Amino acid sequence: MIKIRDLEYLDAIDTHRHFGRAAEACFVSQPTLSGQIMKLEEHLGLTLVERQTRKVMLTPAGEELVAEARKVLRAANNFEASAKALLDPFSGDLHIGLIPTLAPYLLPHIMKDLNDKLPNIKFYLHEDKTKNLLKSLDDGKLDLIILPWLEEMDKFDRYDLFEEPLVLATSKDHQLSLKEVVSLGELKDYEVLTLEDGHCLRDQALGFCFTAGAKEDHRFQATSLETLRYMVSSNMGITLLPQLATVNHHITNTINYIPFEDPKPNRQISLMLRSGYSRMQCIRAVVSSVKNSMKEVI
Amino acid sequence: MIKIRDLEYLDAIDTHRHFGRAAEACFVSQPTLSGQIMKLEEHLGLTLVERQTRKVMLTPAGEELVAEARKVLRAANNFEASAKALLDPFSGDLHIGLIPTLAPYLLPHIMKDLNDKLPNIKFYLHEDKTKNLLKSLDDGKLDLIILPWLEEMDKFDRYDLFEEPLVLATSKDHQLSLKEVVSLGELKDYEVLTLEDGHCLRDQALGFCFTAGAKEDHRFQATSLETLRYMVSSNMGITLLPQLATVNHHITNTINYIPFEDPKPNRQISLMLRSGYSRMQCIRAVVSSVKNSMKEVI
DNA sequence: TCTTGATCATAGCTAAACTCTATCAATAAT
DNA sequence: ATTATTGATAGAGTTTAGCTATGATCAAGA
Repeated sequence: MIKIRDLEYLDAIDTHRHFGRAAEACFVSQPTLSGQIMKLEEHLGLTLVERQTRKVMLTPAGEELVAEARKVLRAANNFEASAKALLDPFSGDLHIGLIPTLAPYLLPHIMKDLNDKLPNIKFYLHEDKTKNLLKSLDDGKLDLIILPWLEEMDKFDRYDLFEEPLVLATSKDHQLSLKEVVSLGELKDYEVLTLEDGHCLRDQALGFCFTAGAKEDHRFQATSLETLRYMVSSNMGITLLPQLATVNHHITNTINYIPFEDPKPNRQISLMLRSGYSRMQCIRAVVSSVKNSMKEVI
Repeated sequence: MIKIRDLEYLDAIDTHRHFGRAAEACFVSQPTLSGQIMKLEEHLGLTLVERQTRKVMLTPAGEELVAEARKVLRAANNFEASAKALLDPFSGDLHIGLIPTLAPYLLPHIMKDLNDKLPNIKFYLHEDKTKNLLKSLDDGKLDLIILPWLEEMDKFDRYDLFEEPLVLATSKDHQLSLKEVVSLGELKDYEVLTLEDGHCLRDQALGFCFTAGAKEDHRFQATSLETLRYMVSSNMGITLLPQLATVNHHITNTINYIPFEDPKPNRQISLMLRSGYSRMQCIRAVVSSVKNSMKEVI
């Protein structure tokens, strides 16, 4: 039977493409790792690693098997994590994924209480786009993700945290900037600045805009919310921003944030995890802490 | 780091609830298994096994961990199976799940060609109800399942094999028995014999009957298709049978099988597997063999 | 109550496997 | 041609899984 250690060696070889560094990463000597990899290859009857003098890489068979190997390693990590969680349900590591249009504005509100309520949990934060987060959650790199919920995520378990309204952002000089509130319908015939492709906020904002009869401003696409905000403050156009991104920011005096009338455009921020995830006690504590932190904010 | 062997021991302890027999199943001596389990418990800092003098069982922590352990073992098996498949894609074991209303009537048509085309594959056949098959497929006990496709299975990959019409089965003495073909509408106001709960054929047949205005005969529920057939032959009622179950059977002279006019009631027989399953070459060969075998039959 | 049998734990030993250090061989870079 | 890099090889040491033999415990039955 295969040994888990060998799979770690294979993983490391693929990661580092270098026997010496792979060995170092596994805290063993290079001959040890070389030997075990060779033994593994012999056991399987396959060549997994292509050794050129200055270049190491996996064969196609190796590529395929390292993917399987990582599944085993992940399952083994889950085993040990579950064991730890049984010793103390409120300890261990928690890898949290968040999208870029949420993370920097949400985290300041929730991390303090999380650290207070779960002092023995070590939180690792990963920022990425929705698609990648879902993939990472699915194959076990992440324990949970926090993002705007969409229909297609129904294969995962869902815990709603809060609803975040979108607000209209205009420069102080814009003709809409004097209004106290605005309705979606008033955006008709305006052009709206957007984020670049791949941000789910882009798709959601565009959805609301199209319904309202507004169009996308095709001249620019912003790479981040902060760029987008800067473009608005420079009077290059208007846009929809999530409300959390409008709290306590640093260019208040050149931008107006105008709330929408009902029905407000908003996004449902939810915590998603794999169904069958084992550390539910911990998750419940996270959900309750985040909800608690956010009810004062939004 | 955990060793796979230890997880096998834990699995065996849970399966056999007896150190001696578990050890035997793992082909090691009882002290070896005892020792390794103790070492595992010490490593994790948890008691996994409750040892009473005449009874061995897992603690709640053990129960939880053995579930995780089995995931690791399954991943490890997949690793080795993938490696084997790389050596020869058309060799190894293939665990196939089928439902009871299909297996005995389908297998005689497809197994010969499968064995001819894939002589180095060892086929294991598992007969169970749809719900259990899906569970087993999901957690890796089965490589593929063959069953009537239903909407809710869309999380798995699907390969359609053939459509199987349902036919009306009546005794020779029944008033419908003289017809060459029959329409669903003609079943209106008849009562139809059914299989017991849990068979998907029951739900499908009832669906067609209700649409047609027919009712369920509540006096009996058959435990198998053969019982059902026997009840029909004894003139206790009529029923819908899948067409494959009417080919070459042994009570022909007391039952009439009457095909339906279009639109025929039928079931879509499909092969389902986990998305991302690694042995696709082999699967494609299976699909092609089965389709080939069945195009002459149905 | 005593005996018996079943069952898991312990002790001590063996053999295999993993790992280490030291060194070699091959080759790319200068 | 020389040097540096890098993976493979050799040989020794240490760890550990595994075995057999035996002990300890306790339920069942006489």
